[in-house]
Amino acid sequence: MSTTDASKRTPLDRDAIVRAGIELADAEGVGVLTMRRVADHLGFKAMALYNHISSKEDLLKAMLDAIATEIDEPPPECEPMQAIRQHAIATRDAFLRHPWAAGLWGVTMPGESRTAHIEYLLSVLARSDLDAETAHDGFHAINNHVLGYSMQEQALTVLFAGRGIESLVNEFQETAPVDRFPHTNAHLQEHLDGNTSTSFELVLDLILEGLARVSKDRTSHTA
Amino acid sequence: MSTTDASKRTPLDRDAIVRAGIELADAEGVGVLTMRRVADHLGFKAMALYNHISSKEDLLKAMLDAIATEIDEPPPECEPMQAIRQHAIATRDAFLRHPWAAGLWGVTMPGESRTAHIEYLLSVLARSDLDAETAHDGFHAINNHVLGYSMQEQALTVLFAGRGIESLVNEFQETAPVDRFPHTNAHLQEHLDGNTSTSFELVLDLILEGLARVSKDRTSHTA
DNA sequence: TGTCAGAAACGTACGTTGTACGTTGTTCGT
DNA sequence: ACGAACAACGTACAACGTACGTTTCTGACA
Repeated sequence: MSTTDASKRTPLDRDAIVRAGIELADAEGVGVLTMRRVADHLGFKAMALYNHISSKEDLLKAMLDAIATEIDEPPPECEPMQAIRQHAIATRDAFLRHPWAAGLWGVTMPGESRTAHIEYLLSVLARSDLDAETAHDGFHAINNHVLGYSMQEQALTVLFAGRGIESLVNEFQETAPVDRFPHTNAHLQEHLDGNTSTSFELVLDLILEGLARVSKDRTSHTA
Repeated sequence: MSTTDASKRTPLDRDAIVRAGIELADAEGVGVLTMRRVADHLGFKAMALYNHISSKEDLLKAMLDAIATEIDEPPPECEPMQAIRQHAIATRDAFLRHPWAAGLWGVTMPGESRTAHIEYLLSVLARSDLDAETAHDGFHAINNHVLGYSMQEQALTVLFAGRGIESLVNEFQETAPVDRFPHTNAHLQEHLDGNTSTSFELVLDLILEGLARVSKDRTSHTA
C-alpha cells in the first residue's frame, strides 16, 4: 500500500492495452471482448483505459493495425509475383494466429499500418508486368482470396469459440440433413478430413497466373 | 381503442419480423438494428417479437436466409460454367441490394436457404468438367471472390451509413496522406471515379478459366 | 351462444455493455 | 517545496438483449 509496494504495476500505456486486447481476443474470441475484461486482465478498472484510447472502436482498430505490423514484407529484391505470393501467405498466417481478425478486417476502417499493408501490395503490383487496370483488379482479387479464405477457414473456430467442433458440426447437420444436401455434407467432410491444406496456395497461383494472362491479352489487343 | 378500431394491425408473424429487420438494416445499417426498433417499426413492443423468434441471433440468421431466397438459380439446362457465372452475379446483386449482408455472411451460421444456396453451387460444380479436387477449391475461390468483392465494394457505404461519402474519404485521407501512400490514394481515386464497374465479372471469368485450366493439368498429369 | 384454454402482446425488470463526469492520487518541472 | 498536468478511480446513466409474470385476444367445442 505504501510507496515502496514491491508489486507496483507498470503504468499502462496504449500498447499494453492493445496487446491485452489481442491476447484476450485470441483466447476467448472478439465477441466477448469487453472494456472491463481488458482492464481486469491488466489489473486496472475499465475507465482507466480511456486515458489512452478514445473508444472501443478505436481499440479494435488499433488491434487490427497491430496485426498488420506482424506481416513481414518480402525483401525489395524479390521479384514482383514472388513478393505478392509471399506477402499473401504471410497475411494469411497472421489471420491463422488471430482467428477473430479476418472477420473484422473487411468491415473496419484501416489504420496506418493496415494502410501500409495495402500500399505495399499496390506498390508491388505497380512495378510488376501487369498493366494498370489489371493491377487494380488484381489487388482486389488477391485481397479477396486471402481474406475470404481465412474467414471461411476459421468460421468454425470462431463462430462459437467455446464448445468443441463436433457440437458445431452437429448443429449444422441438423439444418442440413445429408439426404437433402449431399454435396454440402460431402464438402464439409472433405474439410473435416483435412486434405485441403494446399488449396490456399493453389488458388492463389491460379489467380496470379490468370492476372498475367489477362494483362497480356489486354496489352496485345490494345497494341 | 374499441374492437371496431379501423386501424387494426395485422397480427405479426415470423416473416413480417424478418422483413422488417431487413428493411431497417437496408435503411439504417445492421449496426443500429435493435429489437426495440424492429418492434417499433411494426407497431409492437420489443418482447412481442419473442413469440416468433428465439433470439436476436435467430433473427439475423433468418434475415440472411431470406436474402438467400432472393438469389435465383439459373435454369437446369444452363451449361455448368454459365450457370456458375450467372449464380455468382445474382448473388452479388443481392449483396448490392442489402449492403449489410455481406459482412455477416461469412461469420454467421447458414440456415436452410443459405445451405441450399451452397448446395446449388456445389451441385453445378459436380456436374461440370472439373475434377473433384478442383471443384472443391473452386467452390471457395468463387465464394471468396463474390463475398470479398461485395464486402470491399460497399465498405464505404456500410462503415458509417449516416454521413456522406466525402466525410469518410476525408477521415481516411487523414490517416493516409497522399505523399506517404501514393498508390493507395490513387487506387481509392480510381474507385471514386467509378471506372471499375466491369472488374467483378472480369476477375470472376479469370477464376473460372483458371479452374478449367488447373483441372485439365491435374487430370492429364494423373493420366 | 357461452366458455375456456392456449397463443399473443404487454409491462416490468435485471444484468451487461460502452462511456460521460467528477474526484483523488501521483509525478515532475521549477 | 509546490502546483500543474496527467493517470487512475468510483459512480452513474442510457441502451441493449431478454427472462418472467400478467393481461388480452381468439377460436374450438359445449
